[in-house]
Amino acid sequence: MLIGELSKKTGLSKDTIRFYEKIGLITASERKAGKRIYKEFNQETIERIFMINQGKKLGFKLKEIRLLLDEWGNASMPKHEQIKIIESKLEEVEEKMQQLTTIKNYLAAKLSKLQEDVS
Amino acid sequence: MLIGELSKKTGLSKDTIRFYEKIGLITASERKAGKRIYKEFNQETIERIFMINQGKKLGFKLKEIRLLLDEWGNASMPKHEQIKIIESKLEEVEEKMQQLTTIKNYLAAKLSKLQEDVS
DNA sequence: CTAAACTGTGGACTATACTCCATAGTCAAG
DNA sequence: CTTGACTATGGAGTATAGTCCACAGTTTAG
Repeated sequence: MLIGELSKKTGLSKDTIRFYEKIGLITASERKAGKRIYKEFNQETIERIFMINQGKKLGFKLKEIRLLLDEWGNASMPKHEQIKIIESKLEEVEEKMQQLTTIKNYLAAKLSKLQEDVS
Repeated sequence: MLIGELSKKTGLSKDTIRFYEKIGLITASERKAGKRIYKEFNQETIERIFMINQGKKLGFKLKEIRLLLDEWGNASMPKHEQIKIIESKLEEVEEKMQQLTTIKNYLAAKLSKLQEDVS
């Protein structure tokens, strides 16, 4: 698919998609169009962009997300290296969840106190 | 305490502290020092900076963090307003946790597959 | 065939969150 | 009483993550 279609399907602007391609976060093949070249995106890119958005919402930087996504699918890296990286990412994720739990409890306590006051 | 002490206690650079004060994320009282004025920070600011860092790690913007922190302590706002805000923040937090769970499962699956391959 | 809707490139511009620097006043130890 | 470590201010510079725009070639519907 061309950029417009990808844009509609993912909700990203064309500029953002071009930016992501420029920094190597997503890839595209090329299709000749006269003197010019149009970029062809595939289905997996939609999936990838979905994961990028997840990562972004959680405060990962684009570089970190690229690393993460590339490591996951990188068969050339020795398996024990991959295991190490994924283990450390898991720890990171668990830490984030811990922090969220703290905040959640804080908010929930505040909320129930307020609700008591009101009723 | 003055900025140097706060800096050491929180790990933030003096510049960052000044920046946070400038945008109203933290506050300071003022102490005369000849023709100049030195900023005095208190103990609660350390606690506040700790919370700011938590928020940052989770991908909240400084403006969002400021809103969050100010809403929590804002007694002048009607209680039902406070309840609404906290409820929506709670939903946000729960959504983030959901996303983290997805990522965690993904990573864990990848990991166990890799570990099987190796053993 | 041509106009509308698409495509790409390059570059300027924006917001966020700092970081660095020069300049200058303040304070405390020796 | 001076020197070194502190303080503040203003402004420039950096990295990240886009956004906007002008210009120009391409495709497609009427």
